Amino acid sequence: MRSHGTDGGVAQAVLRRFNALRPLSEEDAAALEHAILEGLLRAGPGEDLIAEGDPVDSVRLVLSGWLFRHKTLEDGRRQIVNFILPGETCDSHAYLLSSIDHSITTATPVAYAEIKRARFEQLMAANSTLAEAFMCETLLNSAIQREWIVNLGRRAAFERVAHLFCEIFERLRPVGLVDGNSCALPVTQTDLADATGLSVVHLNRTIQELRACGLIVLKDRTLTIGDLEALKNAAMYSPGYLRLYQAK
Amino acid sequence: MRSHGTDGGVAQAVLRRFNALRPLSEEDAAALEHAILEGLLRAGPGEDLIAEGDPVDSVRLVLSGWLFRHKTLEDGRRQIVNFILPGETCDSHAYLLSSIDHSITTATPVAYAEIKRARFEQLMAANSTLAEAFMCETLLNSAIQREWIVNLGRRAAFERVAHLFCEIFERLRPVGLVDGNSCALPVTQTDLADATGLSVVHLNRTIQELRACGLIVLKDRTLTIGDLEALKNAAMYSPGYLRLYQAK
DNA sequence: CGGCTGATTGATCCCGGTCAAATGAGGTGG
DNA sequence: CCACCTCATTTGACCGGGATCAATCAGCCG
Repeated sequence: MRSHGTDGGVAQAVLRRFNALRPLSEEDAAALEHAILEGLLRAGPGEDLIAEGDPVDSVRLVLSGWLFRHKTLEDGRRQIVNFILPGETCDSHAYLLSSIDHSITTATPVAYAEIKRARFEQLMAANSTLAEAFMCETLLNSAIQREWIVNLGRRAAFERVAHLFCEIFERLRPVGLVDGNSCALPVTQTDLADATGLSVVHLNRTIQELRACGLIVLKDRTLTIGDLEALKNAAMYSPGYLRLYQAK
Repeated sequence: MRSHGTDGGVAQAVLRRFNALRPLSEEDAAALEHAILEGLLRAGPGEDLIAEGDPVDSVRLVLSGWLFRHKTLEDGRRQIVNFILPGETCDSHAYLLSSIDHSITTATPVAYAEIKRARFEQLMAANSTLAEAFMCETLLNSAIQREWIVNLGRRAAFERVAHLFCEIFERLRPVGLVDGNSCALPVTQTDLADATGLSVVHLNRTIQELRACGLIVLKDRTLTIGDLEALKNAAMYSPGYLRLYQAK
């Protein structure tokens, strides 16, 4: 098992992320990793892990790959409500509700760990640091959603797309998935449009505008941000909402 | 103390709401009410209970009155990110993060109870039903935020405002604040505009359109919905997201 | 009565949607 | 290896929903 090395093995992204939320002791990390290794699973791209209205009876941790939460109106209009990136959690605690209000679909091949409700509750009861970390995960997700509301409600297309890119970059950084000034962006422009509330056509034009301004390079599913500060300025990005755990 | 009657006294709205989230035993309700009565406070309209970046060290329960969560961009554009209605909670668990990512401001005079972190944690540890109910409160808030993302990203102005009114109505109902087909709507059109991502001018015109269609009456801070089903149809309202607790 | 805040109306403009088609880039089977 | 299909990206033309700017009107309060 590679996990005995220093890199955290398959659970690396999750461990890094949780460590950022709450410093984990050796035992905390071991307990988490153990639970993860019990429930390893994989999914191909474009698979629904769960759909609106389904009951929830487990918690899933994403080890690698991208997913997104989305809701669709009767007439087919779709809104992506968040991306789920490596190290992040699908619906911690969500089993407390009778069913889920949105669907979760993979954008890429995904490796994840499924922890059944009973096992999860046992883990939380036995390890309060992990319990707090999962709670922070939920709260941070909520903070991100609030920022998306601001993004959709009050930012123009150019700022909006710029903001999304800043956020993704900053969310990938702590799990070690930023390489210099580049990161993966393994989703289609249709997905980006549905995440930013724009039409595909206008999203495409906005991206070209960002390119023309020299703010980004987007090619082969890789996003390169030459000057992150400049992009953040263009986006009216205020960093607070993702750094909620850092000062504590 | 009126709370010994059947109406729940000042804590009535909170008790009703929590009972809807998780059926509370006599002891659960008594414990909650006791904690509430220890920390009764009041605020006038237009007061900030907490501002973006502030540390959080308590949980607040709204006994009466309306508040809203909001974020403001550098250049003054403001987005209301959610309303907080009687019976609801400001930031349960939020003390786990180092600071808050948004501001909370009263729209009306508000009566609320402040429970300090230590007291709150003690209450949670001693009463698992209440702990679950608070967790549900957080999850439900998150579900509402997701629906707002859909609202802002994919619904046109008319649907968007209609949807907000449906949601408010359905959120006020379980706490007993709906009277026939009317409820209070004690916020300005500027606030509604900032909640729906519209300009005040266009929000005003949209409301007039809703009036012209006979879908709503809005007068003297009172919203009357003649035909809720019709309004929901106009809004493409899908009820799932607020009913997450009912089937369980 | 004057000042203030909130609701309403009018006129004009433009951001971003829609429709339609072209171009590219894999992927697959013959 | 090429014809063909599919899916993603890109471009062009046009239109309309909603923003913006600027008044006006209506309560309310001191």
